Order: sequence, then structure tokens, then C-alpha cells
Amino acid sequence: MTTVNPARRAPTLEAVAAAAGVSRSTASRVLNGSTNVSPDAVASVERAVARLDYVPNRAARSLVNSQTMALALVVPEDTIRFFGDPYFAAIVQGIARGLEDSDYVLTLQLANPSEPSTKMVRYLTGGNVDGAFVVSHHSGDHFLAGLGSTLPVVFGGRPLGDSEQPNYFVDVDNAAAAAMGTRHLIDQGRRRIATIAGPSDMPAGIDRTEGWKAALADAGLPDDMLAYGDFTLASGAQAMRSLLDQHPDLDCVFVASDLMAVGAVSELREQGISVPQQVAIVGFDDSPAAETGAIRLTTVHQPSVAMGVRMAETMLAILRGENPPHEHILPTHLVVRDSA
Amino acid sequence: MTTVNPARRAPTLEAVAAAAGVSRSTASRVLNGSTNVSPDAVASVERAVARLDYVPNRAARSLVNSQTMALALVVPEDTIRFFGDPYFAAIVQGIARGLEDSDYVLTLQLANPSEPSTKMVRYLTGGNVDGAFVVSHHSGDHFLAGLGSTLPVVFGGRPLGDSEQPNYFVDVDNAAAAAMGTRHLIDQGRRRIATIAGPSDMPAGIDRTEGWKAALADAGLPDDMLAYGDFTLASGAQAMRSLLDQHPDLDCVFVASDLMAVGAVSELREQGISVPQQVAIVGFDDSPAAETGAIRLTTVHQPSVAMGVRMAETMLAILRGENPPHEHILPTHLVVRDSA
DNA sequence: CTGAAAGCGCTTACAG
DNA sequence: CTGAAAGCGCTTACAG
Repeated sequence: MTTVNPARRAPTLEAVAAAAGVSRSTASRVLNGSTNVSPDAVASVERAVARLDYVPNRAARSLVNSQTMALALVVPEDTIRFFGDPYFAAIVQGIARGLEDSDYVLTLQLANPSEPSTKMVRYLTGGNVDGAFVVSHHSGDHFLAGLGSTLPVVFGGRPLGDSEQPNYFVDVDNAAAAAMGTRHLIDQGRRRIATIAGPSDMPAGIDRTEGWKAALADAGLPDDMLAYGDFTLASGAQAMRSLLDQHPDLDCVFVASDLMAVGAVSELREQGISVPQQVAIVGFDDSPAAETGAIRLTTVHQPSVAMGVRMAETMLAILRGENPPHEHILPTHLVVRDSA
Repeated sequence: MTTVNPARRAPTLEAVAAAAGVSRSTASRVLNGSTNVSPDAVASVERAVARLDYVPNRAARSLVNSQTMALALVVPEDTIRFFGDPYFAAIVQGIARGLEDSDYVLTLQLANPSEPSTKMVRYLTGGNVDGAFVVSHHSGDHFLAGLGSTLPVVFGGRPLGDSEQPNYFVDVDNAAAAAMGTRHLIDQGRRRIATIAGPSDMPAGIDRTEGWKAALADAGLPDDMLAYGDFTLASGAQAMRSLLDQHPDLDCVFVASDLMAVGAVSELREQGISVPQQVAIVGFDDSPAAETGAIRLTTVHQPSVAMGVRMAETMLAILRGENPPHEHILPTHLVVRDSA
């Protein structure tokens, strides 16, 4: 831990240069890793920096470089309300980790996606940040989709919407992953396969439902048992209830998120239906929720933290002027535990 | 939505002044709301600002004012892992809302509280932010407690630890609130009153347990039935199980968080025990979890969003050079629903 | 390899 | 009430 005397003004480059016996220019050069500096100069400047506990002034740097060294983390308000979904927390953690070794800071922007405040738009487009991450299950259908044309933007999850130019995003192949989860159920000999789907206005909701359908079609099984949730635990329980009402003969459910799966399991147990014997459950995410519930969930693993890290790396690459791929699809795999 | 031409460089104060036919000084004065400016000048500058869609350059401003206009939001990593607790999401939302009308931005700092990276310490104390919010259930026992001496810091929840100077914090009277919740159970005629407590190294955990004990003592009731959780849903279920094992005769439980209460309820229902008939439950928080579970929770309401707002207001006051009170204790009340 | 100088976009005494 | 000027702390051609 560094001890700081708040009374003393922070040392400037000037002071470092003086202490090192070189000019401000030279001091600046070693700070910025220029190669054209003599070893002697490097050494003495570095010593001075250490001794004075020098930290460059961000504002001064920003002013000359016209870079803010700040990246916005745009979180739709309803997302933070539903932060209960560990998926988001993991993504954010990944982004933060991916930025750890850089000099960028993350500024938090809570947005109302359906009606972005002009203040936020001005903040984002007004040169206050060098880029933005958008973390939301239904990002892109709104003002956020257009953002990419004025600012480097990386989305967590494929954005909806029809922006002219392609957006950067990191995602998994939701359809394929859902099909994989469903196939596991089929392979176990299950035949009455229901699903609890995510909202049909979110890519993750849509694609996972498609995957479930595709796997059933391949196996010549009907896809008539579907109920919608909103990715929350409570909605999972409710969807399970209505599924049970309408299709008492179902023998398993592919659930589009672990949180909903936990809700579904608790509903089943309350109704005295055994999991997985009578009804098997496959979840999606492999979030902490998968292991902390009443029964350990068999689920499709999604590398959420890694996705966040990749978002950060993509942003850093763009900022370096490189040309990273627009799409990053990370691999998923099935984790077999006790629920199916 | 503002349309922005990314190709054109952002207009400077210079440009505004020129367009308004005044000097840079005057333009700056109207921008900063100085009173010593003629109405004419004010009007023409404002027109120029609107026409050019001028946004002041933060870096330049920071450089001369030596204010960063940035506030750190320090979130311990384990907190974000447990972000599932809507309490934190609400606090953060409140902070963001309280800052909405200010020019401050919130930078997110994920910290490992037991071993703060020197990078973060340097960031916080190195003049990169004007203040910091610390949001954590066990803030203060670590490096964060000392932070207050070098930087304005406002804690969410009373910090532990023995810092020399008093810290700023916003909290509720956890002990009194817990006693209120417990008393509700007593008033219903319950006599075998257990508790599921929060961790004993967190103020919220400690104080709520104290409140439960105090209410029981007042009523001449024993306080022998206690199990610990860690504020997560899963831990609530597990604590309920062990309570039931050891004290099959309990007739109600005061639970130190809604999330744990939801876990407890689901455990009870699985064991075929009716809520509230056989076992009544009182939770704590009045978070969304209280209304979305299998049974609507009777719970102690804590104004989480308002607490966040108050944290922001306190910070803003400190930054204005005012002398706000160090402690803000917000009121709680009981919300009676179906679980007790 | 090095230093003197200009300049990034603002604010604020200072003199009028 | 207003403008010319200095200065905040850096970086980077430019000339050597």
C-alpha cells in the first residue's frame, strides 16, 4: 500500500525531470517507452519516478492526446434491476479483468434503453469516452445500435436491429448450444420435451428456442410444449406451472437460463414431481445458480467471464487501430450434473 | 437524439466565442454561470453553444480546475459475484440517479478487498478521482477503511474497522429494524422464534442478529435457535434445513435478507411445511425478491435506492465544501404480506 | 539521443 | 461587464 500525503501536491513531470537531471521531454519519453533514450536517462528517470511516487496527470495527457482513456459500460436500467442474473455480473467482471493491464477506466452508464437521455447520448458521442461496451440481452433494437457509427462499440451478445455497418460483438452460438442441450435430453430417451424460452424480442431468447426446435425436428419429435419466461427465477417457476397444467405428460424441459431452471425445479419439487426421474431439466449458462440450488443442474456452459474478457480485448484492438473480427463466437459445452 | 458528425472535430470554446462575437473569457463565464455578464452576451453565447452543439472538453477543464469530475464506485469482487442480491443493484442505481444532474461520472472499480491491487490504490489516491463510493456488506475492515483520510469516501452501510477519523456512511438502523421484524412475529403469538442470520463479520449481519436477540429478550423468549447464511438464496435454504433438523418445534423465523428468506421458504415447502400456518417467515430488504417468490414475503423494508441517492448527495455536499453529517440513518418499516 | 518551444482547450486573476 | 494573458501538466514535432 502506498502512503500518500494529501497535503503535498502531486509531483509533476517537471519535478521528475529535475530530480533525474534531464529535460521534461526526456522524462516524458521514458514514461512513454520511447526507444530513443539513453539507458542512463531511462534509469535515472525511473528512479525519480519511484522516489517521488509520480503518477501522470490524466487530464493533461488526455488534453494533448485527445484520448480520454475512459470506456463507457452501458447497462440498461432494466438489466441492473435484473442483475440477479449472474450472467451480467460475470460479463462485467470479464470486461474489468480484460482492461486491468490497460490504462483505461470503465465509466458506468445506466441507460433507459427505450428512451436514452440526451445527456447520455451527448456524453457518449461528445468525446467523453473512447469507446463503449453495451451489456444487455436486448441491446441494439434502440439507439444503441446506431452508436457504433460514431464511436467504437462492442456488444455483449449479438445486437438486434438493422444498423448499416456491422457491429462488434461477442457471443456464443445460442442455437447450436441449445440444440446440444436438447439433444442430451433426447439421448437419455426422453420424448416429451418441453422448453421454457427466453423473451422473443431478445436474440438469446429467439436463438435458443430455434435450437430446441431444430434438435426436436432432427429427432422427429414434436415441439408443441413451449412457455415463455423473462430469464428470472420467478418467471421460470411460473412457466413450469403453466407447462405442467397444459402438458402433464411432459418428461423433461430444456430451460433457456439457469435462473429460470432453478425456478422450474422448485416448482416441480413443490408439486412432488421428482427431478430428474419424472422430469429432467437442462439449463443454460452454467452460472453459480447451477450449483447452489436444491439440485445440481445439468446445463449448457457459456463462458461468460471469458466473453467479457474478449469484449475488452476487441475494444483494445480497435483502439490500437487494428482490425479485429466483428464477431467473436465462443465455444459452449454441456456440463452434466444431477438434473438430467 | 443528437446527430453527430464524427469527421468534424468537436468545436472549442474559441469557436463558440467567435460565433457569439465575444472573447473566450466571456464565453467561459456564461458557460460557468458567472453573474457578471451582460444579458446580451449571455444570449448570444447560448445561441452559439446550441448552434454548434458545443460540449466543453472535460480534460481541459480538469487540468485547470484540478478536479477530475470522476467518482469511483468501488465494488468488492465478491460483491459482484453476489450481485444477485438486488440490494446492491438498488444502491448502485440510487447512486447513479443521485449523480444524474451533476457533471460527475462514475468509474467502476472491481476490488479484491482482502488484497487491493496497488494499481487500484494508486488510482484512487493518485488524483484520478474526486471521491469514492464503497458498496459492500463488509466494507471497512480492510484497506478501504483508511481511504477516507486521503479522499472523500462515502460508504454504503456502516463500515467496520477502527479508522481514526469518522467515515461518511448511509445506513439503516439494522438492529432496530430487525427487532421490529421480530416483534411482528411475537405479536402474532409465535413463541419459538428462530433466525437465519447474516455473516458475523458484516455489520448488517451482526446488527440484525442483535435486534432479533433484543426483541426476544424484551419478550422473555429464548434466543437459542440461530443459523448463519451468507445472504444468498442457497445459504438460506441450507440454514433452514439445519434449523429444522435441530429445532423441529420452531414456529417462525426472522431471516436477515429476502434472498435467504426465499431460500428458506422453498426449503419449508419442499418439506411439506406450510408457510405461514406452520412456520411464519419475516424477511429483510423488501427487494424485488420479496414479491416474486412462491409466497409474497412479509419483510422489513429498507430504502435501498434512496440510500444510494443519499450517498450521492452526501458526496456532492462534501465536494461542494459543505459539511454534511457523517452518518445518515434512513427509516425502515414493516411490509406485511403473506408469509407472516 | 536531447532540449527549447509550441500547443492541447479551458479558467481566472488582473487591469480596465 | 469585458478582454489579453498566464498557466494547468503533459506530448511531440523541430532543430540540433
